[in-house]
Amino acid sequence: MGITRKQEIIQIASRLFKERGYSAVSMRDIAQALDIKAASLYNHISGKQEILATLIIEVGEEFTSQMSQVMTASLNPIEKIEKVIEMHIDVTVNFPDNIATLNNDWMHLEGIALNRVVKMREDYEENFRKIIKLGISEGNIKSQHPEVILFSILSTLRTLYLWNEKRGKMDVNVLKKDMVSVLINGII
Amino acid sequence: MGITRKQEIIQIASRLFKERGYSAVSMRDIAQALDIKAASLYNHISGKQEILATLIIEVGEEFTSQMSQVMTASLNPIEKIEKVIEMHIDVTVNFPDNIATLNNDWMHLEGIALNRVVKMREDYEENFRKIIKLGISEGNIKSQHPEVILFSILSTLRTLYLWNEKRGKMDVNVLKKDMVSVLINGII
DNA sequence: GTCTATACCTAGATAGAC
DNA sequence: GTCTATCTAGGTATAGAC
Repeated sequence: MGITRKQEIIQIASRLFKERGYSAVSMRDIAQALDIKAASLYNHISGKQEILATLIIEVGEEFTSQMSQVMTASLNPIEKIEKVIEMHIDVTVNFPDNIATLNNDWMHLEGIALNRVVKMREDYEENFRKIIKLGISEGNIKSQHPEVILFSILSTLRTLYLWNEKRGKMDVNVLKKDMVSVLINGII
Repeated sequence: MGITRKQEIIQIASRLFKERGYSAVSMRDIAQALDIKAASLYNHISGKQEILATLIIEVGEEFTSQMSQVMTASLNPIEKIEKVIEMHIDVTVNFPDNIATLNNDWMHLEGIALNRVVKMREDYEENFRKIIKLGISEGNIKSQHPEVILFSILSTLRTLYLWNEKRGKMDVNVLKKDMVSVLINGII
C-alpha cells in the first residue's frame, strides 16, 4: 500500500516546481523524472493545473487547520505567536516543496482554486493580525505598527523552505527555540 | 533626454516579471505593453535573457556597493545592522520590481551572468554574517546561532517588495525606525 | 497503464520591406 | 525603429493501439 501514481506525480512535480517554478516546468519534464512519457500522465491527472491546485491546496488546508487550533487554544497572545512559529516550522519540514509553490506560483492557479487559495491566505493573515493586536491592547506586545510585526514574522516563516541546507544540520527543536527567541525577544 | 527605449523595455519587463514570473511572460507580452510588435524589441535588446540579466545585475550591484560602504564605515555591529536594514528599505523602494525578479528568477539566468549573481549573493550574505559574528564575539548580540539571526533578518528584508500596498501608506522613515526596532529589539 | 502519433498552439528569434 | 511574415522548437493535451 505505497503511494498512488497520482501522488507520485504530484510529489515529483512539486520538487521540480520548487526548483524552477511552475511555468518553467513542462509536462514532459515531469514525465521524464518518472521515466514515462508525457501522455501517460493524463491517465492519472486531468492536466498541469490539477497538479498545481492539488499541491497548493494540500498545504493551504494544513495551515488553515493548524491555525484554527492555535486560535481556539487557551493561550495568551505571546504564547499563541510561539505556537504559530513552531507550527510553521513543522509544516515547512513536512511540505517544503508545496510551500515553495504556494509562495511563488499561487498566481498561476485558475478558476475557483485561485479564489480559494487567496481567501485562505487572507484568513491566515487576519488571524495572525488579531493575535498581535490583542497582544498590543493587553500590553504584552510593543505598541508598534502591527503590520510591521506581522510582516516581519510572517516573511521569515514563509521563506523558511529556502533554508534547508543549513536547517538540515540543525535539530528541529533547537531551531524552534532559537526562532521563537529571535523573533520575539530580538537579537540583543 | 528621457529614458532610452532599451531602459523602457527593461522597466516594463521587470514589472511583468514581478507579477507573473520570468517564464510566464513572453516577448509578445512585453511588446504589447509597449504598443509595439515583438520583433521590434530585438532592435534594442539581443533577447529575453539580456533583459533578465540587465535588471538583475543592476540591483545586485546596488546591493553590493551599498553593503561595502556599510562594511567600511566606523560603526559597531549593531549600528551596522541598522544601516543594512535602512539601506535595504531604500533599495526596495527604488527597485521593487528588480528585487522581485532577483529573488524569484535568478535561476533562469544563463552563462556567466548566473555565476556573477550567485557570487554577489554569497558575498552579501557573508558580509552580513561577519557583522553578526563580530557582534556576538563582542557581546553586543545574543549568543545564538548566527545563521538563525542572519536568516530571520535577511528573509524579512528580501521580501519587503511584497509589502507595497501597506508600505505605500507608511512614511519610509517611520518604516525604517519600526523595522529596526522589531528586528533588533523584538516585539515585546 | 503506457505507448506512438499527432493536433494545435505559443514560444523566442530572424529576414527583409518600409 | 517598426512592421509583416516566417522559421524552428517546444508547450499542453487527445486518440487509439497494445
